[in-house]
Amino acid sequence: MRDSSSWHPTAYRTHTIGQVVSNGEELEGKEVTVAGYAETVRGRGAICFLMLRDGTGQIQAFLKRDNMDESLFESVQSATRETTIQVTGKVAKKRPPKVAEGEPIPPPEFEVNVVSGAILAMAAAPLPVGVTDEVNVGLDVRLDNRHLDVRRAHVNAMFQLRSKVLQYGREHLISEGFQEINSPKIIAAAAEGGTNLFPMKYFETDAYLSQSPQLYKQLAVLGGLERVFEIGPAFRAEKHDTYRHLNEFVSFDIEGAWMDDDDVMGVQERMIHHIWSCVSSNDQALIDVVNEYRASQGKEPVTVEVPSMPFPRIPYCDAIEIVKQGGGDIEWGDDIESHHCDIIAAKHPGFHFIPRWPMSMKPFYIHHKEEEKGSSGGQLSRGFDLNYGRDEMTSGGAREHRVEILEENLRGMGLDPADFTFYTDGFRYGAPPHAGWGLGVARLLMVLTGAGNVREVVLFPRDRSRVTP
RNA sequence: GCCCCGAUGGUGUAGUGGCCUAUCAUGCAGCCCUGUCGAGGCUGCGACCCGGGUUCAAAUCCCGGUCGGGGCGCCA
Repeated sequence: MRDSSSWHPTAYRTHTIGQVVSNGEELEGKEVTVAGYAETVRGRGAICFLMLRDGTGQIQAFLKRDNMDESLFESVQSATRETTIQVTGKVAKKRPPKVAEGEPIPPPEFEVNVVSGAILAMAAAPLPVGVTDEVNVGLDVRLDNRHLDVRRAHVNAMFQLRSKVLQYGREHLISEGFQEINSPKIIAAAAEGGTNLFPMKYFETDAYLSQSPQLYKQLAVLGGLERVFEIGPAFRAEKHDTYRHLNEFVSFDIEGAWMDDDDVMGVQERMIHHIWSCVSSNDQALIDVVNEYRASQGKEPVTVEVPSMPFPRIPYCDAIEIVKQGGGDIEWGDDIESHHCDIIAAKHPGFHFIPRWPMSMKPFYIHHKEEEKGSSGGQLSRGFDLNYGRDEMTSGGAREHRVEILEENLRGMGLDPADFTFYTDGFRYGAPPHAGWGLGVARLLMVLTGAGNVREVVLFPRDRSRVTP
């Protein structure tokens, strides 16, 4: 549950439930008003126990028929699960539970002895997805009812972790001098080729949803912003249907001037190291909630092991050798596919970079050095990936800053430089060498939370067959 | 786009031709008990994806459809 110790009172409550739970000793005997979802309502006679939950904790409210308005007592007693209820009453110690002989007596807990309150919104019954039920629910049904699904403790914890990951990532980049930007998501042309874009109508002209902030973050750097980052959506009209792909996803992008691929790999490993360190020291409680659920499903717990730096660098040529030695069918110039990644991951568990891909496999804006050739003689690039296990987290690289080579690359990939003047013009008046990367936020969270599907860690995922809710 | 698999109460499931008037859990409704606390006890409610076919007989077999899952491809 979230730490709400510094939250202010609101129109609907004097305290969060978390505040009452953690300051019970101080608040004992004082009147508080709390509000939350009814998790269980027990008791049909003269007394009634209401378990209330808000985003910060759970507390029992104790109701005695004689202590309040009859109609309030009746309505709370007949409230359905997940109904939102506000109650006012004095904080009191709960009667201690009966414990077996020899068992330790648990620390005192507190409850609210209700004298007044109100039903805020009645929940329909039955719930399409039980919030506290132990039955498994399929992902599709959960996503159809995400608003209820997120009330479940472990799902809630995963989204809190998501927020933390973004916060720590931001913190780290800002500490290294990066500034946050926002690039347009409505673009005029198929910016890079390679992937299918979603077309849209922009008044009277055709436009597309952006597949990546790539070219715009480069323009920001060329414009003198030096070090920039953006956390924003990217859209790809690919008909993939896997645990790791979505048609709308949040990309964590950076771009820095006077840097090359090695420099930005350093930024990335320091950032991931910072994120893991912070989660490890601040947010173990959230991981515990996830693990409690995993245990109920018979799954291994996830552990937050802070990766040591530097992360291994396995150049493309070496990676090909590792796959070959591991029995994989692959040649220099082939893409390293998921099943090849399994072979590499067996040797390098955890995060690892794969730098120096063949230039022929990289987009036109990736930099190359003419003298750097691969084991088979082909031209190498300064593009890299960051992998974890079988999954690609990041793609990045040093960017080509020589405009004549950019135009040559465009022509070489069957693209017309005339379509890219909005971009190439940025390089005509002096361009700093620069580098950057784009990281899939949901994929990183899969590693952290042990989620087996990116949809788990995306609130309202958009895939091939889902545009609602 | 390719390959494989699946669809049973609100949810998750058992069920491979007649023993199904369909199992269990959870849920929901009601009753009893109760300062309960993973509350407990009792009673009840609620389902075989759609269309066609085979058969004396179909939840079960076959065909088509729809929806979903897994793997792969595609994908900065």
